[in-house]
Amino acid sequence: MKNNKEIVHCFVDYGFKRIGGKYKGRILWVLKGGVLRYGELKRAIVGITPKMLTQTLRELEADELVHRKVYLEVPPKVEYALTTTGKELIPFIEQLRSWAKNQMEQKNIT
Amino acid sequence: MKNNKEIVHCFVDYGFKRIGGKYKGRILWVLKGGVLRYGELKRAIVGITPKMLTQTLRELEADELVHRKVYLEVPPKVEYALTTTGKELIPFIEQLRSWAKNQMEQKNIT
DNA sequence: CTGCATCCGCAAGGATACTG
DNA sequence: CAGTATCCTTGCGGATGCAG
Repeated sequence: MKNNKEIVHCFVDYGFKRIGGKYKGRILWVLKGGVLRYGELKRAIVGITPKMLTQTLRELEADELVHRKVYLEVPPKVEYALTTTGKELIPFIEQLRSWAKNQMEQKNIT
Repeated sequence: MKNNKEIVHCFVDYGFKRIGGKYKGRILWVLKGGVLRYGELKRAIVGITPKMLTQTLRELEADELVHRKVYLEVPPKVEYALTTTGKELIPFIEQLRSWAKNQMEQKNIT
């Protein structure tokens, strides 16, 4: 358990801290499609390293945005899914995505 | 002009990059109330240093989310305001803020 | 398959002093 | 008032290897 020395200045600050970081948004976004296994997530989030994937998932889990379900099998199997709280964030991300889409098209970015 | 080596993996990625960073969200949020001068912003964003304020404002300006208006007077006067594009993000931040508010109240965070 | 351990570089951010 | 300039610290994130 690391020290939670986070200083939140306002609600907006708190909110951004939950979905900030390099991959949190993308992970939540792909999980919107339903339950995914670790390997599936890794393939979905292009460019992420196992370390960052695990680390980010743990943070999301600590914030209760995703749920982690472990199957005691061989080979191991772990599934990740959005929690109720996590699902509440999807509409926002969708909105941001739509905004970004427009911006990129206007600026002719591939 | 710094090198734009940003690699965007998807729309969500792009969107988060516009509003990521430590202060972008908070600055956009306080600017929602209307035009503000540099010093007013500095007082509104508790804890920010002049360096970070200027730097972040420049980035928001480059992304055309805020507009910078300079008055050639003595003493100097500079006003910052949301652009049309910037205003489009406000609903998103507003919802995120509301979500964060609920979360914090549930978890009894001061 | 699903991770954890370790080392490391770099860029984001902070502190302080100074300027037109 | 509205920034610059400079230096310094932190920790995010990358790379690689190992483990149950």
